[in-house]
Amino acid sequence: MNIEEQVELLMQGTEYGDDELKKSMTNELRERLVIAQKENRPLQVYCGYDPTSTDLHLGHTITMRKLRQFQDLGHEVTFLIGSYTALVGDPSDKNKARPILTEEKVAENALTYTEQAYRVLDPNKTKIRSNGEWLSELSLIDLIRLGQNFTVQQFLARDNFSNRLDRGEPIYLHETFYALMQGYDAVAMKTDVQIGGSDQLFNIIVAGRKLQEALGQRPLVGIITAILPGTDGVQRMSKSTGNIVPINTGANDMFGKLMSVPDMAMSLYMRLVTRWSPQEIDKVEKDLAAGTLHPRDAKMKMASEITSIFYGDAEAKSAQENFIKTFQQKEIPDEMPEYELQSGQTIVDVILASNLAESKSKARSLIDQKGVRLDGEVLERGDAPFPRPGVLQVGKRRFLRVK
RNA sequence: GGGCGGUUACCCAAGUGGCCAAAGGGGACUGACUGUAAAUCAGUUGUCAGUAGACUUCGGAGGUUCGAAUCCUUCACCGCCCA
Repeated sequence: MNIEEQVELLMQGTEYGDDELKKSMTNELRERLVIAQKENRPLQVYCGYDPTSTDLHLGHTITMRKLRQFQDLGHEVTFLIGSYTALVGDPSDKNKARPILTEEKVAENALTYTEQAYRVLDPNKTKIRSNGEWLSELSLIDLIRLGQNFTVQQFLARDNFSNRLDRGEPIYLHETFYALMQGYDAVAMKTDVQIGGSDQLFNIIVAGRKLQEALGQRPLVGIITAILPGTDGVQRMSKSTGNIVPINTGANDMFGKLMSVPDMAMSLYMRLVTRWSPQEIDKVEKDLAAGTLHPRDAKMKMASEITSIFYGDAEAKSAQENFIKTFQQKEIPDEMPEYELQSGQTIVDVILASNLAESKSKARSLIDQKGVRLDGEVLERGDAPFPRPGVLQVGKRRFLRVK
């Protein structure tokens, strides 16, 4: 791949919120690649992760995909665990106070985190480090010196601080340290390229670069990835919004969730999650625009690609077949939970006992709404005894084999 | 430290003694239409009960009253202003 193609791939799916910034980062990336080639050395690339949760979803994998692209181009990638920064809590995405994690918990989370990350990254080419290595060595005077490179105004200019100031919400002093700590990570690792989501723009572009410059290093190139919307297609994918596609969810479920993503969001999913090149994505979008490719088929291709990243080709293929059978040909899926019918149970009882509804009232209203079928036949009365064994369907996608 | 205001169901938010299981919006769910897309239309959204019936809920505890989300006391948490 020539340098121009590399730049195009590496800048795919980035979002700086400012064209000038994007342009200058693109140029710096190009220069940096040229220098590395001349000096015959790999670029030092990293992305930091605060191991605060263990359930990763597709949103978490965006920066990992980007790291992987660098790996594939022969650069040196560090998966940095924010063991120390996790103790502070990043104010960037703060909407509620985070529990302070214990060191053991951080270590434990980090382990499951990397396990899942290795489905995207190349384990043999990934360096794992922890920022406690250098941050724990800093003294108060060191911290003060770092602080001398910044003004309060710079922090207040940042959106999430100024918004909170306007709204009268508290900004804790220690939150300003977070950016310094992260900036120092970049220095400690002599970073060429740092990757992060758009909520990390300030920490990367302002804090990291400025500190490196102040300490005599060449400022890093920031790769700021766009935000992946969740299954609702609008809001950022996050657990609290309830719109996530978890990684550990099974091939069938992942495929199904991806198919339910609105068309609007497809472009971002292709750019941020798939292994596809800019050229391949271009072609899909051109075919869509020209009407030679049905959006449903494009999405299926996308769902299949993404499922295969995490579960392999074979499982992705069977997930797709399963999907077509169940939802396009309206056949009964191959696999579903089973339930042993007890004598004397009514329809409502069965729905409740098998967790297809959370209360009798809910179960009743589902039946009233003609949302409950047995072998395709709508059941009208919830208080009637369960008629016979068969496949019970509640709503569109919940199935139960009643024996 | 002083003065003031807030805490309502998944979220936002109305409601200031009976007509309140609690307006409205969002979300979610179901049905129709579809491509498990979007948009649109109709409905459901405290629990229990074979319908109009009962029970539990409006930050926590206690009280006034025939009757409270609404009044009083107290505790907790949050915010604003002044210092």
